[in-house]
Amino acid sequence: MSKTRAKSSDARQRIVETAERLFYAEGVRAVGIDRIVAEAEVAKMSLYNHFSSKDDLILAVLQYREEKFSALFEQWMRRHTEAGLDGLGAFFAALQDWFESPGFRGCMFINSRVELADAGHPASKFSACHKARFHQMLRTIIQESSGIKAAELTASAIALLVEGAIVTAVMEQSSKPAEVARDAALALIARAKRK
Amino acid sequence: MSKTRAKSSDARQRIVETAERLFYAEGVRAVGIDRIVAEAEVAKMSLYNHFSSKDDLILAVLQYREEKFSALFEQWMRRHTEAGLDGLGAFFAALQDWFESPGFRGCMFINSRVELADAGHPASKFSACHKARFHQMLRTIIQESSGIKAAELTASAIALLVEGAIVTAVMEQSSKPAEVARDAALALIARAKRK
DNA sequence: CACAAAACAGACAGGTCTGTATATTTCAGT
DNA sequence: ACTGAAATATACAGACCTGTCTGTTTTGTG
Repeated sequence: MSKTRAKSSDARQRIVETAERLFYAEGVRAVGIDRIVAEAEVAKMSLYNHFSSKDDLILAVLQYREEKFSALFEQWMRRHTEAGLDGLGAFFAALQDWFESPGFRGCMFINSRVELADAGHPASKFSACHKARFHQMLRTIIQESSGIKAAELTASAIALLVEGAIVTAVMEQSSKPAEVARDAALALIARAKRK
Repeated sequence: MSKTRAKSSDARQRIVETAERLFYAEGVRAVGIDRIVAEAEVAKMSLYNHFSSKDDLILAVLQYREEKFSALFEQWMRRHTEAGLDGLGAFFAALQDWFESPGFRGCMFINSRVELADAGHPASKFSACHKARFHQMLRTIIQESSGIKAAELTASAIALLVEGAIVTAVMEQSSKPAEVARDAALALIARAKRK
């Protein structure tokens, strides 16, 4: 039953990748199905065979984005770690890499959440979960990097710095917020340590 | 020549207020002209007599929003100042009031910037300017409240905390980020003072 | 009252949107 | 070579979008 797979979903993958590119660059509402179909060079029916609706595709794109982005971010971080930076230093250096990457337009999960408006939309719920996972990762880095045990409050504050840096980087079209956030984060950790 | 004014622009005001409400609640792309016209109870031609296009209306709405929101925020702050809080304390208390206000859906300027995608759109440029003005106001509060002269870097960091709190309040549907941001801001100021 | 500016009502054009229907072609495994 | 699933091309329905056009009615002012 599961034999007839073959190359299968070659089209599906092209759809997801194309949609991710267009959705990120122009927004989920601004990009229509026809455009995705044309640029992915697939038939419209292939899209609707794999996804029940555009909303369903948006969700699939965000899931794909989370995997792809996590891998990319870890790769950036690893490079800085190998260059001698500690965990948190590598994190903020990677953040700056992201801000300076071509076509940077902020966080796709925030953007989708804003565009969809509806908090109950599956993509909105997934975005909220992604943020929780992202903050968990950040907290782990802070703990390992600073040695602080009860770093929860400090980690929450640093998470705000990071989210603010992302948004401000978009508004000001600058990567400077990454440095400002890093310095403030170090100050907060130094203060937490003294206690 | 300027006599024939009368009540005039009674319709214009209704259009702007209705558009602001709908744009904020559902997004500038999600709300169509027909909807605004219907809910404002004006003729479509009245809208196009006052505004050359939807983009033009969006810009006018953001200008109106800035005035209205500034007044509302100052009012919130004043109440907390009168209750004994200092400038920065009142600011963060007002921020929390905002997060808890019915229909809160984040910062309209960020949201519009995200939805429009185009950094060159007049509304995007205006939003960037609004942020600059907002941060200037925040810096003044910090300087007066802390007595720090060269508070630029600290103010930038606190601005990131505030922007992050706004976004996170939307994502988590919670007003807690206001408190986290306030505590971190106080820590950053305390550190700046020690230097 | 008379006049002119404004707001009104509503149809319309031309485009885009999501999603469906139909019929043909490719292709892997038996 | 046969079969069946997948991908294809294309037309279509019905809704919505922005913006225009044409008149009619209201309204304030001389």
